[in-house]
Amino acid sequence: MADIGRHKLQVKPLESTASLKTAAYVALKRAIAEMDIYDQSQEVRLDERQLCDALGVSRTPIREALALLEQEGFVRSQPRRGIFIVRKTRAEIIETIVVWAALEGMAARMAAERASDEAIRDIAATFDDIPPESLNERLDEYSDANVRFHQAIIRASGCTLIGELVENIVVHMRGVRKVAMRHDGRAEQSLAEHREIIQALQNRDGDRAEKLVREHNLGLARHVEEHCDDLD
Amino acid sequence: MADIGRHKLQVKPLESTASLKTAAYVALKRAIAEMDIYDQSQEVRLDERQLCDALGVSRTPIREALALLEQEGFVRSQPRRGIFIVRKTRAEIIETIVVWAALEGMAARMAAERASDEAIRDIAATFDDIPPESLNERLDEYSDANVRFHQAIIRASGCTLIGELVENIVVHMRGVRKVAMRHDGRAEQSLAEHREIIQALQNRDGDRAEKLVREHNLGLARHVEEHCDDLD
DNA sequence: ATTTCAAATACCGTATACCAAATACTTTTC
DNA sequence: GAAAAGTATTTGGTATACGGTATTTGAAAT
Repeated sequence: MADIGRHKLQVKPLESTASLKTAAYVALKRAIAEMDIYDQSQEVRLDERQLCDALGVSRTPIREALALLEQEGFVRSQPRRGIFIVRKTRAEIIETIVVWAALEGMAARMAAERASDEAIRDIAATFDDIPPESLNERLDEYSDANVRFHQAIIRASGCTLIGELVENIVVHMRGVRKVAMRHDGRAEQSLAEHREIIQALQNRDGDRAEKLVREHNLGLARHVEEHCDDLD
Repeated sequence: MADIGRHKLQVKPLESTASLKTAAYVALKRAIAEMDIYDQSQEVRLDERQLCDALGVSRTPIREALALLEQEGFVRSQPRRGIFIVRKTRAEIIETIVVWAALEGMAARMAAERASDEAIRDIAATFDDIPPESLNERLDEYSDANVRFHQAIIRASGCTLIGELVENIVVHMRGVRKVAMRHDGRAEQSLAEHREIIQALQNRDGDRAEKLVREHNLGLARHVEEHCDDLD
């Protein structure tokens, strides 16, 4: 049946249309992640019916997607007021970073104790392309390497659950990090700390790797606490 | 209008009718939490319409509640098969405990470093009612104290986000802990470890408190890994 | 008796209609 | 003219209807 005469059956790529719900979910999440919320002056309000028109679907899948996003903390629905993109308060941001530090610290410990030498090498290689002297001219590039570095540690830990949890946190913190990295000297200090972390991982020193990663992230929390009075 | 003649306006208790969605959500979550999933031999299937009849609402709020529960990992929806209560595999349980250890360890560190003496006293007082000699006769009572102890640490940390995250984990782990605690000697060892944790908190030794709490929870993970081959 | 195919049924995803509540605007009265 | 009340519009919550697909069951043929 799959082969009649010379004609091969061309299997269509299937389009992988998971469902309108998930399609709406990823579309909205992308939109929220890409918009720098903390640059906006006032709260962003989402209109259900407007989104329906924009995405060409009915309210049901939109509402399901919004419910998911609300539980993940990206939007907040006020009964008869509307649905708003949440801007975390400074206190909430700090708590989020604390959780992040705890999870990534644990991941670093596990990576030091259990990851393959190969995985450790991958982590160390993340910054090979970035010469330290041209750091401040290539902040975007460094920022990407930064993200890859942290992802590599979590991957090396072998704990996929930590990966899932941190993924959402990173999306939340995107805007915050971007602001923080521009402040003076943070990029250099960040790079130096990364070097230490790599050292600890190569030495298979779980205690030290955990401590360094934790302090590295808590440093961001402290930075936000001191320098970001404008938030909220 | 609120006071006509002798008649005072009787303000109704308001019924706290949040919404059918959330009502269905808490009802289902309660039901899931109370049923010991790991004792059941086969998977538990949920029927949407049946739930509609049982709760007396339409499919919409039920579906919204189920969507939330699915994202929290309590149920899993298979396209045309039905909705099943998830039984985590052993690997998933261990990953969950690892995350738990990371979060609660961080909470212990923060409690040691920043909590009031009052809060520390509250933590220490959790086990005052439990005489160590009658431990095994009063396992249920001890189990409750156990939960309060861990909650108290997190409360003392002042990080509400950790509290929210751990809350869900605890619900997931309810059944697992119940099984583990019955194994020989775990209750005694657990109590001894709690004493050490209290010591560290009173000494304001964040490093040690974190380490002890982490190891305490990872001990449960190791226990599950070794002794619970029956789970999946 | 077993296997295969078709029809029917069950169920999920989606759309839509309806309702209640809240806000905004207009009208009326003082 | 201002304030209050009522009405209208907006919007989210809930119910329900519809369509498509998968699963199951029954019948027929080998």
